[in-house]
Amino acid sequence: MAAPLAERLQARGWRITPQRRAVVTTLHGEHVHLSADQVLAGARRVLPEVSLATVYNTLNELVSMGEISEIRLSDGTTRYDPKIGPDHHHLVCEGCGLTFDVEPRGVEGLSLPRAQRYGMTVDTVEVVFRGRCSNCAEHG
Amino acid sequence: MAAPLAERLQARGWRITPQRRAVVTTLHGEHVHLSADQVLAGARRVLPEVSLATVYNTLNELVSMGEISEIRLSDGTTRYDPKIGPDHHHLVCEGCGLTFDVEPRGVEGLSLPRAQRYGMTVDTVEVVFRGRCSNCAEHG
DNA sequence: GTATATGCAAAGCATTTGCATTAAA
DNA sequence: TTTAATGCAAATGCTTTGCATATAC
Repeated sequence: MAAPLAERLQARGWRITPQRRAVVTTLHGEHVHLSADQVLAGARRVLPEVSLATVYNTLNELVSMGEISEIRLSDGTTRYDPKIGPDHHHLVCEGCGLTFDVEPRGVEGLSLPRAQRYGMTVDTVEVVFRGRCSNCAEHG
Repeated sequence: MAAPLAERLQARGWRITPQRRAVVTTLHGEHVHLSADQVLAGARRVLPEVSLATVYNTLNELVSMGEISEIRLSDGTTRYDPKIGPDHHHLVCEGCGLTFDVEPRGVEGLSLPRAQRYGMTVDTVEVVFRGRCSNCAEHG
């Protein structure tokens, strides 16, 4: 965690550019769940000429390198979530998509018996709590 | 569960049409997770002139009536899942989207402490296991 | 110098919508 | 008869891609 992400990826053969650095900087921090547009906006604060295509390319690369994860909301859009700290799960507002990282009680107790694996390998478990934030609960 | 879905919904004021009946028939059964296109195909087996727009309209209505649920796959597409039997969760193949209903061990033990609710109401918990089916594990 | 990333604009897809037509009640 | 559902085709919105240019190494 000491070395910045960009540099760690450079060591893996990633060519580091101002655009990529801007994207990575924007994603920095915990409890950050940004849409591609929000990443674009953040990156442009640092580097006004970044393009949306580059943002998408970079996000997809980070995902396939396993450095960030995607969350698909029920409205069909995607949020990008840096993998920082311990494994975490999500609490999502059905109204506006606001998303929090959570560490629910009892996740350790979750398992999928072999009889229910249908011959599949199981790589990840994801728990999503859905509800409404205080703002959406009042209006709408 | 005795009365067919279409008739139950009729009692709720739903106007029942051949198209809606075709959609509902297609969705019938357990462990069914169909894409909108697959629902269209199934519905057309019974009623060749159903349109995709009507299929989407109907699926959305069923979702807001709480009769089926949506699963968003990581490729951005949606599967529709009739709510039959006990609450269930999902096992999804990251390769091809194949989806199974599962009842994991330990779900009852899951909870989200108030300190982690950020003032939100919590309505549902969803557990998704992700991995690869035997077919996708071999090829690709 | 060479391979790779960028940016633009165009293409792709899944999904939604407007509106005239048709049909359920 | 009235109100709601259908179907088409056009529109939408997110995301991806092709290709010429620019740039990290």
